[in-house]
Amino acid sequence: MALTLEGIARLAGVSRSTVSRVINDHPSVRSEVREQVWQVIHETGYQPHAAARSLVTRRTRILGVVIPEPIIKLFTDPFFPILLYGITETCNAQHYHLMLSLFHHPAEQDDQYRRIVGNGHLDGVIVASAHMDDPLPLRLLHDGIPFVVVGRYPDERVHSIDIDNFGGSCQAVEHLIRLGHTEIATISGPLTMTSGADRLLGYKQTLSAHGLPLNPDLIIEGDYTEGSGYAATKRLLMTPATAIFAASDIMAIGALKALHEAGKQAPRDMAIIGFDDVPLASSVQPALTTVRQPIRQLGSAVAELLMGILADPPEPGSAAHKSVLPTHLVVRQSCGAAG
Amino acid sequence: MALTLEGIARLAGVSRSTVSRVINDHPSVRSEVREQVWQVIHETGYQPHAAARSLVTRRTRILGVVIPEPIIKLFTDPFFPILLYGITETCNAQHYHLMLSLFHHPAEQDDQYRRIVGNGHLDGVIVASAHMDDPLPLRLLHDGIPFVVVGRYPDERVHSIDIDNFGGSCQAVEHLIRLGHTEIATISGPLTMTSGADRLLGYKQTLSAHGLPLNPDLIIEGDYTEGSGYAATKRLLMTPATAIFAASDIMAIGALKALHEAGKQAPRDMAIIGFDDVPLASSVQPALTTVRQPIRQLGSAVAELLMGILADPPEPGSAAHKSVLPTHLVVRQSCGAAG
DNA sequence: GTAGTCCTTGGGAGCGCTCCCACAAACGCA
DNA sequence: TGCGTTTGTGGGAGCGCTCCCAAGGACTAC
Repeated sequence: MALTLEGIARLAGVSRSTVSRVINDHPSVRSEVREQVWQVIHETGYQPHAAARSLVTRRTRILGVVIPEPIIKLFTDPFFPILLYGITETCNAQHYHLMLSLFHHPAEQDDQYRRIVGNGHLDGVIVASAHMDDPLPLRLLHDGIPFVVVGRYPDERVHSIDIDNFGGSCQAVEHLIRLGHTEIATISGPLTMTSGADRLLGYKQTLSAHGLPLNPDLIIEGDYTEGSGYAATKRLLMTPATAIFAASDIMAIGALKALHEAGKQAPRDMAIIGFDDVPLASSVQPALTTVRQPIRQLGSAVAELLMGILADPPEPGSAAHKSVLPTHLVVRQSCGAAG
Repeated sequence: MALTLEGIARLAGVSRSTVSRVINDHPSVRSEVREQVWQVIHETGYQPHAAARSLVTRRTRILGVVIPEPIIKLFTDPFFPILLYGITETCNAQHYHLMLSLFHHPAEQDDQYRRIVGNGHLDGVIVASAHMDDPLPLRLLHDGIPFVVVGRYPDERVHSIDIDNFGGSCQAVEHLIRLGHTEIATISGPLTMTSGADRLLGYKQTLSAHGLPLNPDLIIEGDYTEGSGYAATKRLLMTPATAIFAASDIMAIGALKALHEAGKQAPRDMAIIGFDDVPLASSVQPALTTVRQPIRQLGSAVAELLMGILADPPEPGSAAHKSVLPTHLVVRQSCGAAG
C-alpha cells in the first residue's frame, strides 16, 4: 500500500508524469508504454491515493446523501432503504462513493452541515427531503454546492426529481369513482410534506372534476404511520364514507385493522386503496389495491442527474431540472374490483 | 471557501503553524493567541481542507459500512435501517463520517473492494454481514484494515459484536414449554447465516435440556421472508405441532396468514412466537410475542468499538473483542400467555 | 540542409495541511 | 551577571498527486 506514482514509474521505467497520464487516460502516450504501465499497475495492485488526488483536482467522487431529522422517524418505512439501493447502484456503476448523513438532532444540524459540506469532502449532495420549508436546499444554493432534491421543492433554481404523487392519487380516486363510490374519504400524509400535500390535491381535484362535493369530515390528516391510519379510520366509520384512499400503505394497513376490530371488512363494508406498494401490501388480508411508485428508479435517476451536473455543469442562468416519474395503480382485493 | 490556513494566519496576525496548533488543540499556544485565532476562525467560517489534512495524517475520519450482496434482499427488513441509525448517531457524536457501500453484484465485488479500501478513503470498516463464509473479513485482515463485524464470525482475530440469538431463542422456547407445549416446531432462518444457525441451536438445546425429543418434521428452514413463513406453516399444519417458534417476525406474520387461511387462529389453535420485535409486531392481529433485540444499540456499539480501535490500536497479538448484546422476550397475545 | 511542426516524455511547481527543527524571549539558579 | 532550561512561535520540508512548460526526436516542407 505504500506504493506511489513514483514507485510505479520506477518499476515501469518511465516518469511519474507518464504513469499519471496512463491512469487518467490521457491520449498522448505511446500504446506500448501505456500497456507496459498498466501491467505494472495490475501486478502491484496500485491504487492512487484519493486524498493526494483530490487535493489538486478538487474532486473527491463522493456524493452525500442527507436525510433530515423529521424524516428519520419514517426510516423503518421501506422507502429510504430502497431509495438508497437505487442510488448506490448507479453510483457504483460510475465509480462514485456515497456518504450517508442522517441529521439526528436539529440542534446539531448547523454544526453537522459545516462538517459535512465545508471541508471539501463532497462533490455534490442528494437531499432526501420532502419538506417544503427545509432550509437545507437554500443553504446549499448559497454555498454553491451542486445538489439535487428527491421530491418537489418550490424554488426554481433547485434541481429535483419527484414521483407523480398527484397523478397517482388521481388514478386511485378515479378508480373508486368508477366503482360507483360517491362518499370517498381520504387519510392524507403530513401536509408539510410535498408528497402529503400533492396526494391530497389529487384527491380533491379528482372529486371536483367528477362533480362530487368535498366533505371536510371525510378528509383526515395522518402522518404516514399505522397508528394514524387506525385512528382516522375509527373516526371515518362514523361518517357515510364507503371508500377510503389512504396516502400510504402503512396507514391503509392501520385502516384494515380498525375495520377488523369494528367487525367489518374490506372491500365489502369499505373499499380501501393505499399508496406506495410496499412489499407487505400484496400479502395483507385482503391484498391492498395501491399506487406503485418507482422508488429504486427514483434513486437511480437522482444519482444520475447529480453526476451529470457534476460532469457538465449547467450554465449559471439556465433552468433547473425538474422531472416527475410516473406512478400507476395496482388493483388487488381491497377495493372490490378484483377477484 | 477559498480560505486556507495561511489566510487565517494572516488575518489573526500569527503564523500558519500557530493556527494549525490551535485547530488541533496543541497545548503550547498562549491562551490570548488561542482565543484570537478561534475568533477569526469562527468569523470566517473556516474549515480545514479534508484532503490536504488526510494527505499528511493518513486519516480521513471516514468509516465504511459494507453490506454484502446476499443480505441486500433483506434490506427492506427494518434491521439495516435501524442499524445504520445507531451507527450514524455514534459517528456524528465523534465527528466521524460514514461511507455506505452496498455490494450489489458479486462480479463487481472485487473491483469495488479495491476502489473502496485501497485508496486510503477509509480509516476502518464495519462489515454488516452475518454469513459465516463471507470472504470480506479475511481480506480486510490480510490488508491490515481495521474492521469490526456485526454478528458472529468464526475467526479469533476478528472483532465482532452480536446480539444474543442463542439466548433469545432459548427464552422463547422455554416460554412455550412453560405454557405446557411439548410439540414445538420452529421455522429457522437461513442456516448459512450465523443468526439462523444460532437461533436454531437455541431451540434444539432448550428442547433437549427439558427432555423433549427433537422431531425433524417440526424443523423447517426458512429464509426470513414472509413467504417462507407462510409455506412452512402450511406444512406444519399437517403435523402434531401446537406451537411455532419463528426465527423472525416477518416469518411469524407469514405463519399467521397461513393459519388464518386454514380457518385457524393464534394462540387458540397454534401458539406463535417471533424474533426481532419489528414495529409491526405489536400491531398485527394477534399482537406477536417475540424476542426483542437491541438493534440500534448494536449499531452504536459497533461504531464505538471501531472508533476505539482506531484511537488506540490493540497490541498485535492481543485477543479480538467479541461481545454479545442481550435479547429478551416480549410477551403479547400470539403465544397464549397474555390477555 | 535548415526551419517549422507535431508527438511524446520528463521534471518543476504547487494543492493545503502537519510535523519537525530552529530560534527568540523569558525564566530559574548558581 | 552568566549560564542552561523552558515556553511559544515561525518557517522549511514533504505527504502523493496533477498540471504546465520545456525539450528531445521524428517528420515534413521548402
